[in-house]
Amino acid sequence: MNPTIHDVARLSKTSKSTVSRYLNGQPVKKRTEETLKAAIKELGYHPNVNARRLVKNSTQTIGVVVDDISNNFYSGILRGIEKVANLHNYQCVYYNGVSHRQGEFGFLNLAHERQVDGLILISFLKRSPELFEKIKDLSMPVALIGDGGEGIRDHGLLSVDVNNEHGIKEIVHYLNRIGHKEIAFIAGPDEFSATSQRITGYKKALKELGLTLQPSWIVPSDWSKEGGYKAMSELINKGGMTAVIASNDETAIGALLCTHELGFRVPKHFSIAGFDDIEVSSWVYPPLTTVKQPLYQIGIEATEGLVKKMKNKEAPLQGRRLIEPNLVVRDSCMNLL
Amino acid sequence: MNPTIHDVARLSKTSKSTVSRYLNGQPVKKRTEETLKAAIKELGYHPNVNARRLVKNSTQTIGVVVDDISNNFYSGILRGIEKVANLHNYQCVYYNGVSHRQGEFGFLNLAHERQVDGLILISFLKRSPELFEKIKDLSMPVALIGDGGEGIRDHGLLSVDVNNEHGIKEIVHYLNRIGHKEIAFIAGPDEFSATSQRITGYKKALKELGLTLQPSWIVPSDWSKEGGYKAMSELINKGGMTAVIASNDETAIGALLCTHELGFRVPKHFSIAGFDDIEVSSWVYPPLTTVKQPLYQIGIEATEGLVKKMKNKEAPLQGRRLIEPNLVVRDSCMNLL
DNA sequence: GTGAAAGCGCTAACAG
DNA sequence: CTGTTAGCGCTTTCAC
Repeated sequence: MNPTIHDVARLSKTSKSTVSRYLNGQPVKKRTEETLKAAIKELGYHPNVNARRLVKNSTQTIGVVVDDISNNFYSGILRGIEKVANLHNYQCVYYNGVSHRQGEFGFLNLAHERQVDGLILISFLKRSPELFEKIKDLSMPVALIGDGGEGIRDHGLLSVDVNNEHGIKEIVHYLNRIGHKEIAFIAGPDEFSATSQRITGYKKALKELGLTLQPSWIVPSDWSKEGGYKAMSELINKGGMTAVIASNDETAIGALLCTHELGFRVPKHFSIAGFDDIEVSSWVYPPLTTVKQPLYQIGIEATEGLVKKMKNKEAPLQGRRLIEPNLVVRDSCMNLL
Repeated sequence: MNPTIHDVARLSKTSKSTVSRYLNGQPVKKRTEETLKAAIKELGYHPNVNARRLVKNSTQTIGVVVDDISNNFYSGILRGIEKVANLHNYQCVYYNGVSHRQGEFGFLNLAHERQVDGLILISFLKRSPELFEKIKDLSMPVALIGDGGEGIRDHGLLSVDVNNEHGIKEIVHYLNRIGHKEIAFIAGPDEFSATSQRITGYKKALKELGLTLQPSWIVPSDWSKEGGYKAMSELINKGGMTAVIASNDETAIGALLCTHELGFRVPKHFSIAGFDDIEVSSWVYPPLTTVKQPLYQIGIEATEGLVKKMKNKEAPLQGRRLIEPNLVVRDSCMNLL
């Protein structure tokens, strides 16, 4: 059996409360402290966190729920989350959304069973109204990363995402600045909330620049390399554009491949840009011009908001924060001027 | 305040013990069961897991410690772990080894504080003797994935890894089968236990095939794309080989790039093979011939061993399991025959 | 089958 | 500053 606080008290000839106080950083007499320290060391004592959690009714833990924990894309977000969590002495437990037997809403048990004090839900898929219903019953702070549930009427949650619309606008403007006027767009799948936001950005930017919108130049795709390949070959068939923006890097890389295989060169015959700035984007040939997701910053902001809420039940701090992404210029777009 | 088991008992006019028994699947009268079910629903009751953990002195949780949770490479391993864990009704909590303030051994607190019932440590870096000392004091089952602590005398732990030696041997034999006799090798960094194992595989395979070992054809590198680039340019300077095996895919991709930039073609002028089979290996041109890490299987086996130990304190089940990787033939090696 | 009672290891008043 | 006491919410004997 493991030593308990009681054993420490006995060995050091004090009481449980004194030990507890010492453990929690409250003042004890210098002399007591030394005895305590010695006893703890001798016994190899470690507090039982389950007992503490029970009595304090708090866990100092943040539950981080992701669809797929090993999805490399989340990497930066998780780093941001851990950074802030650790700073405030919170522990993170990661919960693999999909893989659980309890189904889509299995993560709710983390909250119901009081394993965590707050929740960060990461998903770029459009969230269902049911989800918001369930969260409402939770009586526990929740922060959303990715889709914030637009279209669902005010849910009073903190939500953080990249400014998709603005990100695409930046590329369009950049392309225009280097002389492009015929710009096509490969869109993403409908299940992601970013898809419509990025399309909107594309359309608005064209309008801002006085370029005409060619509806057939917006081709839907699925954010996969294969999808990008297919979309690009369609676009090349249609012809007429000097640049194409893929709404994510993986698609852009597929488009790159297609272009090369059809005997064209990038950026000579077509300029291609992406969105996300995933690692391989700098590996491909030519290195991809893209928009860098502010992943780390997203993690930071969501967690700061959450922590504030957990510490201070008053602070509302709800609302949507959009973080600005940055244009990363590499070699896949040609200067036409 | 959240409803407790006591509230359920009162509402259903039974006792705490009966509620507890029902919750734990022990037999109760049909009639009681219905009342209970109704009361639980009405109150929105959920058991407090912290109380349960305290009294049972067990958490039904596996702690999974990784250097970097967002390292894509671990993806398959984690899937394997979750699969088996869920199957046996264990929950997983992931612990980000490095990022924690408590330092290298911070994960020990997971065990000491009884947050978990068992631990899976994932790391391909050579483990330190101190680590094994600390683990020994843990009185809790531990499984190792990756480095098993060779050279450290018997530690009685279960450890699972890929058969690195055999994996490289397979490539060498394959290359030889398609006519290669002059095969160079780009080695990995010393900190990884796989490095020496893969070098050994290379040397042994050459010997088995009666090929002469050219020491200058083993060039050290660092498992990065840039490192692979550099190593390949050295090798090309030396000249004479028809094939080069990079000891991981990232290095191989760097080598590919270098070869192309120097005006050579793969596999025409040089055949190049890798190890790991990371996602991008099939994206590059030409698609890379490599050895596929049996990641999922590694996760499965480690977790099965751990679960067995957690359920049955007797079962020793220690020892080292090496899982065989599979050769993946794509287009980066030329048939010389 | 069910209820009463004890106790898991800890914290938090409350006196002193 | 320190000890006493009373729980936190649950499981688990032990009677009945």
